[in-house]
Amino acid sequence: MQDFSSHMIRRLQHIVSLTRAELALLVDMKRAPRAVSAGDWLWHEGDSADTLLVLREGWACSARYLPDGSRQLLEIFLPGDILGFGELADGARRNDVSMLTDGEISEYSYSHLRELFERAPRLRSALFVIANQRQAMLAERLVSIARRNARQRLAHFLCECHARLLEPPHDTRQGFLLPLSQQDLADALGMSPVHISRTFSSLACLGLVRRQHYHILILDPVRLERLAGFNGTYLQCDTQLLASEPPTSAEPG
Amino acid sequence: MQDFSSHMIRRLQHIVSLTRAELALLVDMKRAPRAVSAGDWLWHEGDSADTLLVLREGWACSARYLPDGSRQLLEIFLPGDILGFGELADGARRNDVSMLTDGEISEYSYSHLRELFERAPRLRSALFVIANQRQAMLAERLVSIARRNARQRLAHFLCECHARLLEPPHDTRQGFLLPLSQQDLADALGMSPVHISRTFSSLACLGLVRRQHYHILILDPVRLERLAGFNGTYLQCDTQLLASEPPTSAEPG
DNA sequence: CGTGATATTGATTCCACTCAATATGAGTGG
DNA sequence: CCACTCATATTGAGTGGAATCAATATCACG
Repeated sequence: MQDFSSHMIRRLQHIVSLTRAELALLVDMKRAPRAVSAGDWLWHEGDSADTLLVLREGWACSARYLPDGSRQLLEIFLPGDILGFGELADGARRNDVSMLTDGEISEYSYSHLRELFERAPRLRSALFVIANQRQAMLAERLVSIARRNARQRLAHFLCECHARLLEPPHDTRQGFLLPLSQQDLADALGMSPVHISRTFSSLACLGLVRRQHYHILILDPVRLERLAGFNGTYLQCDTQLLASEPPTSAEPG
Repeated sequence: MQDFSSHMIRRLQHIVSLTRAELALLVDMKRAPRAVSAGDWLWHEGDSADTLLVLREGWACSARYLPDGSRQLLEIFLPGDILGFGELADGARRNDVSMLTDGEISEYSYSHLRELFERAPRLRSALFVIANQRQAMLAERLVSIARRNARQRLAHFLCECHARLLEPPHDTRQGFLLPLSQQDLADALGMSPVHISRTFSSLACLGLVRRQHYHILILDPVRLERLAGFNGTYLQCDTQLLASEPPTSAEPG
């Protein structure tokens, strides 16, 4: 167990507080992890989809490429994230997904997953919750790009990454590694790379953030969040209902 | 049946080709429709959620409000759309939702819905498919706002609305009613209202679109789509896998 | 016919983009 | 260990697309 995608287990645990039996089922599904390198494609738009994928280590991202050659990063995936279950119903990958860093992944076939749902319906609910969290993150980035200026936008993104990286109870680290080049950040935030550079300087001048290479240090979380208009509730999954239900319940996820 | 949310039934039908038995279950769930007026709130962020809602007639939208008073429209809902099932798991509404026009809605309690899923699992799958379609639309708007200029952005939005309004087989109408003020459009597309006006003129000059008040006429669909970089595949739900499965299958949605 | 919301048009401003030049750093091979 | 190269980042100068401000114009409605 310790060795098996501990990130993911911890995440699911946090959502539905799995029973021993359910955890055992998950462990049964253990697959040989595969090592991947920065820049590797996990899949392309239109590829046929019959597996779910767990990102054990490393960062990944989904992206859309436009006719003019530019690209837009849609989702950023962190260690422990589960990828490619949205395609469960229609069987075709919807976006290109590639690794931002070296990493390690495990794959699970949809057919195994369906079996698993039969025996542990609350896992299905957990996936549904995760899907909604993703939708919320996407919506929040939409708001950021549509309505916030460059400084707020970058600040908001940093707040989000920071919040996602912290392990829920009592984790107050203010520094973290953000393995995105300024080009990547530009593609994620709908800005130009040079303006990312200037905006970082500007945040540094305000004494909010320090950065060297890929290392970020949040100097003043409170002021940064206020500047960004960041409210992290969309990242939490309040699963009051879900947790209080009997294991036999049937949510649509 | 004819009288009961025919829009919605047609939509679900298209996704999972319901059996007579499943249709019968849906009809059992029929609820008294409620009339609503333009501007009415369907719910607010944080409201407790225990019902799913079907928009029988009229348009609605979800929105985020920012501290500076501006707002961002997130999703546009059309007649037949199903609202508020993402909150099934955590029990709290995630966004404000209000009516753009007068309309008519029906509500269904989550508990009834769960029963229904027990008896007709493919309905659960259908909801999952719809949720993914929504995610795809949101992603597409993100791309639009982040990467396309004002003209492409508006053009893309018009293409999307047009495509969503057409009934799948052999519907080639080129005119439709778009009941959004220029302020609404601005809030949806991340622009200012005056620039919406100018951009409409610009599209008209190019001979792509004609418009009076809320009436849109697509003069040259092909050139408009090319200008916008519009590719409507994200609106379709290819349900090859889903349709070919036995009714007892168990997708996570 | 007057009133208020909505839309158009013009003038001006500004934020972020582009282009271009330089700097920094990591990796490679001599 | 140094010189070279390539990718990435910084900084400056100039441009431009869309925002803002402001002044009509149009329309729906009582």
